[in-house]
Amino acid sequence: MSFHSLHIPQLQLSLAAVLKCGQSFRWSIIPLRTNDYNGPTHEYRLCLRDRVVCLRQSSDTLFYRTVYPDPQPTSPQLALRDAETLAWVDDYFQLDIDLVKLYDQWAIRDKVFARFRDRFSGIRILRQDPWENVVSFICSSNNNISRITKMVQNLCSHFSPTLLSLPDPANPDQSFTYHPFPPPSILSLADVSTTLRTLGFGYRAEFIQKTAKFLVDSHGSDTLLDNPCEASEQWLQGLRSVSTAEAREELLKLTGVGRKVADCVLLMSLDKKEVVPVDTHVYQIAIKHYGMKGGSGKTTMTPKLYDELHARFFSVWGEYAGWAHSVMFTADLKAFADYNITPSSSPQKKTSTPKRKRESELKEEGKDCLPTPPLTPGPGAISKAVIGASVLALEPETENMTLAERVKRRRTGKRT
DNA sequence: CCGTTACCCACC
DNA sequence: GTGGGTAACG
Repeated sequence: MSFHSLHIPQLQLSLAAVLKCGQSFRWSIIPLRTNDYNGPTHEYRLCLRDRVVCLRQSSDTLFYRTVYPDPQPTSPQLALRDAETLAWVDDYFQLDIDLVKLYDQWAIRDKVFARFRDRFSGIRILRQDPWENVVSFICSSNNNISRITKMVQNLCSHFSPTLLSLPDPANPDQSFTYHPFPPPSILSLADVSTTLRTLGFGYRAEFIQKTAKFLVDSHGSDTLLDNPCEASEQWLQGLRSVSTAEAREELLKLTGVGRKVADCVLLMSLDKKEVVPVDTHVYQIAIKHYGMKGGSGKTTMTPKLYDELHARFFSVWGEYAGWAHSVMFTADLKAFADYNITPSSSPQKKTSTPKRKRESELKEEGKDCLPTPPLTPGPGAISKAVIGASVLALEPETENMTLAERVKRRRTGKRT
């Protein structure tokens, strides 16, 4: 029932920043009542297929615990399942990537970036589930973070059974209900689009249902005994091991998935770390700071312009351009202080944030990034598992079993 | 290949 | 009217 702890500096991972900057829309962010100024101020929860993961963070420690649905695991099972959660945390937050080292590289190459590194540290790309990622970002078109969050929560609570309930840590009288993300077979059913319409999905309702049906029809919905993922979900995961161009081509076949949404998925769940999703907002950053010609008036995002912007950012940031982009993107996302994402059952705390109100953190100052520097060796030089190593070193003895498993998982993992 | 426009909804 | 976009048209 208690939390395990991992030694992870906030410079490597900032939960507060990462979990609400528009990558994942499903985390519950719950304020804690605390007097400890150095301790965690919030609890973050995510419902997985078979468990709920709860996280807290202090300046140098990540705390985690797992809650299981009712047939509680027996004591021997428990150690195993908790080890799975640790492996999941390691994978989801990509803790083998040394973010500080990446920041160093970007700051050397890009003076614009250098000005933000201190105020926006710990922002990294999550390694999300591809299916959830596709659906979430179909929802993102013409939309803002707070509404996307509500839509995704509604989707889960209406199409997925309750896995378990958990009390509010600050207010034990109240409790939250958790639902896993619904699989493709469920969302592929014909009447789903109608229901989604009622739930306020607008024209995205048909996109989601069609995409689910397309995936189920073309790649199946059966599950293997040792893998609860449906066949089409596994197929999506398989795109991790093909080229960026090939994976993108497949994603673009899905209704409601255009270039921008495809690139978000490539970056955030398919391991394509160099991909920079370009939206009108990123375009503005490019004009303001990276010497892109700003089409006077309204310029539409043509495929050609998209490619030019993508190339520009890649030339500035290199191999991990997509990761760097998320830092700059977050820096410019001022709607940052006042979101309160709560579980589906709780009343939405309505602290609407004027979305348009980007604090132009990114002030002018032209292009003081290096003039198209040659591609650096990049973070490839990063010593693998730097963070992971320290994590393991500080794990309690009882978790020693995990070491072998994690190492093995990393070796067999299909990250390119 | 490039440029328009409609589309759901929330916000200004 | 506008928009962290896409599909369908000319």
